[in-house]
Amino acid sequence: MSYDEETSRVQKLKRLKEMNLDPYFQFFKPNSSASDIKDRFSTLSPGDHISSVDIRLAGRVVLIRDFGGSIFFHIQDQTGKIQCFIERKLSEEKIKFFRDFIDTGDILGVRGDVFRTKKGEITIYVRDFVILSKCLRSLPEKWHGLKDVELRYRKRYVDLFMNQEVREIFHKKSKIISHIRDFLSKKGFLEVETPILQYVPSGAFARPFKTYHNELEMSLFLRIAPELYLKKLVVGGFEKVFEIGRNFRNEGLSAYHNPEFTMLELYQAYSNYEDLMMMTETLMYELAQLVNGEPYIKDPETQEKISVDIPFRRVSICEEVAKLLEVDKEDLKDIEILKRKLGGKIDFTGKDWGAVVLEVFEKYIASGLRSPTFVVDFPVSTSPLAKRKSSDPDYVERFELYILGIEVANAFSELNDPEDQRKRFEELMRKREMREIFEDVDWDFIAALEYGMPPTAGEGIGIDRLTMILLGLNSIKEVILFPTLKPE
RNA sequence: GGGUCAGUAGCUUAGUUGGUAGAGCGGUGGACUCUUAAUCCACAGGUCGCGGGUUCGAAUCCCGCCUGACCCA
Repeated sequence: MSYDEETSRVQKLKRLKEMNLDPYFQFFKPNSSASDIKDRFSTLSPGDHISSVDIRLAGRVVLIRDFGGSIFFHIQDQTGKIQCFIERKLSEEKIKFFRDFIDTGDILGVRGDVFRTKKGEITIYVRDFVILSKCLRSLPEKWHGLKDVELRYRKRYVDLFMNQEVREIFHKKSKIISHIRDFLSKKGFLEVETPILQYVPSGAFARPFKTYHNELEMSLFLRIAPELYLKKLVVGGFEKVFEIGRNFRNEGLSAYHNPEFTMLELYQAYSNYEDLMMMTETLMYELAQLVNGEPYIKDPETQEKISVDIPFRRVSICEEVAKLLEVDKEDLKDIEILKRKLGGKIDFTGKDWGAVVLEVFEKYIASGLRSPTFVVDFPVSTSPLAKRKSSDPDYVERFELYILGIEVANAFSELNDPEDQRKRFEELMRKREMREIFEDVDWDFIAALEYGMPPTAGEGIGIDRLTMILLGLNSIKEVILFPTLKPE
């Protein structure tokens, strides 16, 4: 900001205070909004003036056009912008006061009535106004707005009041979350909250954030997933539970990764992953309909429209990988064959065949799955909390949903055999890397399973990614109000 | 972690053989009573991301760093 503009605005504030009109001590109760007024007076003809109403509207001044004897200005509130008009004919004093003290960016309360201009715009005829907050900084350009991506994220509040389409993104994100809540409550799900501070991180493979509790003199971890706690609730008798909350993963940032992100996790007893696939399809279809008005989403890379019509395609991860490597599906279990086929393309250290198959899938196949696709049949070693397939115990009943090449959901029939679960935990703890990251596992979860968990299916859906995909945006930062950035 | 690109006034930006940094919006002062990115006149506003180097001279060339975007791992 130029020094001149700053001092000019600060001077105005100082003079207001001297006149006993300190904006920070003014109060004003609006009785209307920009969109209300436009709706209510939509039938006015150009030139018509309704003076029998007492409109009170408050918001930010976003544009001023000064004609000397009259001034047009625009006020923006939560519902949009509306034009206001003040003229000398009404009061020489008021128009002078406006000219002397009002800048774009100020928060104003206006009182008056309504007319439609000769050119046809519904306008508030301002009879009085009060300054409710002074804007001491100069605003971005009125035409181009705030475009600089970094500035938009760092000064999100400016981004929000300058860019309507950004406000819309967050309105839609809120609608998406509300719809999910509705959708699940109607099905009898109970919304719950489980610990974010956990003794041991669990429920996913990810590096955790570690913190410390002073009184208890112990380390705690910010959760990487709520999974085990939610399943303990199923043991407790809540047959359908879900949680929408923040997870924290201490890993790299990318267009699809923010260190903290919002996750929906749901668990449904007496169900399996097939049931969840059907439920997920329906939910996705409804959400696209809700935010886009049609069962389509837009691919931000190609601008192509992509249908979310039911049913979604299903592919088997092992069949896809076997096809890619030109081997028989059974050969995938032979790490020597994998090594021969993949020579050099993948680092095999510390990996079993399952981990390799998963990596091949993620590296070479996943990004090509643009239309909604359920990927099924994960190797058991990659899914330590999932139930084995009865037809082939080397695989589990699990799916991931890919849309636009991005993983949106991950679900499985939950492993409820405490003995198998214990073995898989022990297997994990044998891996040095796992011990280093997780330190231990939640053995109480085994105890819970020993009390008996009904057959249950569970799913996690990344709400930020989901929003990004539904709205055709190319970065998760666009759907997180304050994305993680390094300080300037 | 590696690579590519970007950072110039409050904002949006121009700036190539290296030669005093230019505009629009916004601001200040003035004119103007129906504008729609209002218009017209005048003026002010710059550590060219930061730090080094090369050079008579650097926004521009070189090195390092910071921040961001994209790609790769």
